[in-house]
Amino acid sequence: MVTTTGRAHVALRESILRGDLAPGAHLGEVELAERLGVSRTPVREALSRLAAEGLVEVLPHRGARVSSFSPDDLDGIFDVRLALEPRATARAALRATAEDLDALDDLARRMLEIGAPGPDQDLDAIVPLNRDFHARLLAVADAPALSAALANVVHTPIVLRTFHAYDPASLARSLAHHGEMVAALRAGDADWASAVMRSHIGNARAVMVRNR
Amino acid sequence: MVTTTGRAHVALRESILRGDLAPGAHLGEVELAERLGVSRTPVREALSRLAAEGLVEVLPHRGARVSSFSPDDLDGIFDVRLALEPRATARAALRATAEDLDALDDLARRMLEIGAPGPDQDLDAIVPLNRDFHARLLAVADAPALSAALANVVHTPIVLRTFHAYDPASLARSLAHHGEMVAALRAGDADWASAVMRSHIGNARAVMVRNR
DNA sequence: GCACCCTACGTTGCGTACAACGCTCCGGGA
DNA sequence: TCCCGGAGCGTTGTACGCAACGTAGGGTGC
Repeated sequence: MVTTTGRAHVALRESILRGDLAPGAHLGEVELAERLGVSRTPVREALSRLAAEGLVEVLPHRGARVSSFSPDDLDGIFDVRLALEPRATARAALRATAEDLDALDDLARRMLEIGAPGPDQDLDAIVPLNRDFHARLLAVADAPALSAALANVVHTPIVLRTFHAYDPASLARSLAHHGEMVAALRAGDADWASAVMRSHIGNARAVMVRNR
Repeated sequence: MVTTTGRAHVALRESILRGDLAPGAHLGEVELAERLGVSRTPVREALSRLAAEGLVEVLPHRGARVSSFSPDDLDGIFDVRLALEPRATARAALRATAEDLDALDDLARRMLEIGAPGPDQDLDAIVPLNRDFHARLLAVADAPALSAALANVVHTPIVLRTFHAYDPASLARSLAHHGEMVAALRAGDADWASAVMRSHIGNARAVMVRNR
């Protein structure tokens, strides 16, 4: 049986990631409990976990609210990504199995399809695919400490809702990077792979910074 | 007023850091609650937070236990430190105030004193000083995301109880590094500072790996 | 003799009630 | 008119009780 706390946790996280709960919004325990149909106890536990992930901040006796990030915060997050993700990608290049490569290839291809300019473009649908891609890459790297360090900082939400912010050229670059990364992994070239990841993050940072 | 949960949190963390609660030890909620003189509720909250920090692991319906780390885990942790701490040190070199430098200098000097071979050597007393030194360095770097990423992974505990594992030469090097780091910061030389930090971590890694 | 099931116990998960804290609004004084 | 103090309200923090899950032990059937 999956615990009620666990369900509350993922439900709240999804709400935040989706943007239903805006940054800075106050999170009343009773309100959330009623909305989820549970008591306050699992809600408190879930908020606790989300606080650990950095998605919400709790102030003693004053409740919780969705975290918001200043431009400086964002810049710092990109610094951490830049320090860790290329390293993970390099490791992944040495460890990826054929199955891993196919899965990543599939994700990259689908993102390219639905991200292409035209009537079928669906920027929102890219979000989960992109998340899966980076998550899978981390899993392949098989570096738990590194994944943990990233997970607690690189709150996908911020990155996630910004595909709308990409101009066409940046978006095309970003989607192309995924494909190139798979190629580098397939070649087992750690240097190439990590360089592509650095480009990928640099491109994203430019988009984020420009928009603030 | 500081909350009961907060006190339970720090009390348990200290117990783990001090080694009173050995890695792998099962943590019963009622037992902890009785020992701390509180109810199970704040204990559960505290365990939740400790789990987020990576100090304990909770298994649904099966309770919590103190995390233990395999040699591979340790290696991964050093990888993360190597990716992040030199970067933080470089930033610190550009931002340290005279006050910061004096504080760090003082810490480095005291560690050197009590770490010197002889009757006054006190390896246990180095631990908190070392923790303060690295914490202060992170604070000076003023990179919240970077600090958060490290905090959630580099559970000082592991590093902390290992000064006894240092052979004399490695210990001397480690203590000298602190002083050299201060010198590099004072010179405002980011490259130098980060290089010393890389050496510092490499030295520590060698000690840890050799002892396993 | 071995494997499986079933029962009983101890634990954790959740709900609810009460206590304590913080905020807001109102009133009094300077 | 502005500032300070206090009471009321809504919130969060903690305790406790019950229910559900996991585990270990003994018993039964093959």
